[in-house]
Amino acid sequence: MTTIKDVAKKAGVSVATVSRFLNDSGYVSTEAAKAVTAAVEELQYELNPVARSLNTKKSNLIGLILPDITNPFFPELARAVEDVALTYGYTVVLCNSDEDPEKEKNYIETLKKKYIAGFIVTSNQLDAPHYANANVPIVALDRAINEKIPTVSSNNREGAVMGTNALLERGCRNILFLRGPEELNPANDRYEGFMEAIQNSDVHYRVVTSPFHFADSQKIVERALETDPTIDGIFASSDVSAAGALKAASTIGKHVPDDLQIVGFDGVAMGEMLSPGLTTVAQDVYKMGAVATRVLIKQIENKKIDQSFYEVPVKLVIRGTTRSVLE
Amino acid sequence: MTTIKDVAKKAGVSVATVSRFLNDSGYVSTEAAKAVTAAVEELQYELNPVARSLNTKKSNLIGLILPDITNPFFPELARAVEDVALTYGYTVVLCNSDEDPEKEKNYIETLKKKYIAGFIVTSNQLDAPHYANANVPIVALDRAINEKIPTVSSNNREGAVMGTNALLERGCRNILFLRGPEELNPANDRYEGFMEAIQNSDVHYRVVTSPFHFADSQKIVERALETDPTIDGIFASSDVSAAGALKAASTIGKHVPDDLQIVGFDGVAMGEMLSPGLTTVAQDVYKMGAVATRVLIKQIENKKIDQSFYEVPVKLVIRGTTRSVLE
DNA sequence: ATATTATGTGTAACCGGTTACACATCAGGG
DNA sequence: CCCTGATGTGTAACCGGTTACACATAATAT
Repeated sequence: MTTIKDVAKKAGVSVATVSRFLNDSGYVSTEAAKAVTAAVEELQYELNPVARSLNTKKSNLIGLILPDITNPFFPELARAVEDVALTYGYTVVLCNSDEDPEKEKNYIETLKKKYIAGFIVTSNQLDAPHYANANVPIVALDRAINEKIPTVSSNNREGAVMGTNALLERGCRNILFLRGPEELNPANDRYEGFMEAIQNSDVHYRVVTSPFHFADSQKIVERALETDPTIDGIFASSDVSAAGALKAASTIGKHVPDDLQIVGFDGVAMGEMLSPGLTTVAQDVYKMGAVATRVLIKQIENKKIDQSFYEVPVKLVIRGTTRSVLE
Repeated sequence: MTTIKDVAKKAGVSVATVSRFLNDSGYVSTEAAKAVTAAVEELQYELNPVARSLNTKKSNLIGLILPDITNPFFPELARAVEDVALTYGYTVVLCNSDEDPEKEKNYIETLKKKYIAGFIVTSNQLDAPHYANANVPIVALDRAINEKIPTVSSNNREGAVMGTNALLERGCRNILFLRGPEELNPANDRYEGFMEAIQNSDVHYRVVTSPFHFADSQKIVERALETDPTIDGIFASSDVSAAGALKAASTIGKHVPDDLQIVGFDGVAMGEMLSPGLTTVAQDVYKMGAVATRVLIKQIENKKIDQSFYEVPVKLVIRGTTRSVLE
């Protein structure tokens, strides 16, 4: 392996000059620059990032902390983070936290020892001391941490308004809202959006809490549908729940979208594969990941961040679980 | 930050002794050990992995190279890799290659500079020189690389036999096999398994190549179903294709499973959410990832590897796209 | 009793970079 | 012409560990 010393020798200068040239720090004469360039080329020299890290106390690692990559929401996010990171020369470390504060803490400590450049975090524990005192750039995804930590999320409230209106415009008179877990900020924002839209109408509605879990949602919806057969619209605050609702409709024998219309939230790929295709409020998950990564890198590189809250717009995707709009 | 020197001073020994004690290399007296333990405890000393890496030329990073984490097959794999890696004290770097040899090469080179401990790779380019000459432990996933590189994969052939027999036992007389891309080993193994099983029967069949892509598969199946309305069974060599087939059936107006039975391959979570639920040959993806990681770590730690080819069994999961078995 | 070997420890070189500091040269200002 | 600041470069310390080597002592072998 060729080292900076080899380069210095070949170029006839000192290692300091080589280092200065490579890092564009301090003065280097045109002559010296040329000699170093030639030597680097000839020796195929590549800087050793570990040695550099050791004294700069910096690295180009980015930690991506999320509950579970297996959850259909996260792969696309991870993909975006990795793509953007790559363009900027950063490498992504994957951390599945299972929402466990201890695990999160561990990842943070372990990676800080490696001089990690920063973290992108999806967590509910964002006010935990290991974040507040992490002393390393952090960007929160999807769920706000605290004021000091920039956050990227979808416009959940507005999305929920759009989703609700979609059902309203299509003639639903009795809407079931499947709200997500109360400890999740996005779920709460969606709930607010739903309430805002529904209360501006004269339509009957009911709210039931349901985890973002297929089989559980299915059961909950089956029960609701049996209890109240007049339900003609379901707004689920996640696609997985919506898929559960769709399945429930099919087992109960309700025809979608004729007897019952369903709107989901998330826009995961699976929605398209269902029959009928799932109408949903799609988040631009890729964009969220990309924005978060750019914001993080800005922070890392000490550039000013213009805002501390980034909202990515959502989009209503109409597919087969809803009918055409009433005139 | 407390360093090994601080510990040495506090314990009244030299840094060499501290290092020896911490690494369990060389002789250390009970007395010295005690003193060091106490000092470590008191100073909350934690070894700096970067400094260590610099002279051992080793790290505890594992690179996970896969085509695209967004592909529903991979998140669970990644999860398994990360879980096992964590238990052994390794950290996982995520690399999306898009099957691009240049990107793969880049990841390998970039990470080798960081003294990465090893790679887990899913790729078709496994015979490329950057793998053969990587000079770093590698385990191939799902697709064989070359003889020197241990491989973990599902028993694709046998799975295909199981899937085909499932259709046969349920009375199909005209089966459409959606075979995957010819450049994929697993797809070829599944094809072989299908051929083996179908040729032992007197059932009519047809083979059509279809990418592992939802919309494309849907179109291909729609066309096939229109061309030959007597098709009463489809075996798709991926769940995504099977989902496309199911959708095609629904647009064409074929009732599943009464008019048409469908079996997929993979066992991704989405299969359960479809209506009817997808009967499929499920791979134990988590297990594949876990095995691969353990094999890799064995290699890294210079332990003997007993085999160079690990096959993880598959399982037939019967759901709603198939009928009950004929007596 | 002496030769070996095992046990135990410290010094200092080394991993491959970065950077503080000292020093030299040169141009422009007063 | 001298002073000052900008330009340019090298030496050596440093980042925080590991480890070869030298050396000392205790235990065992001969």
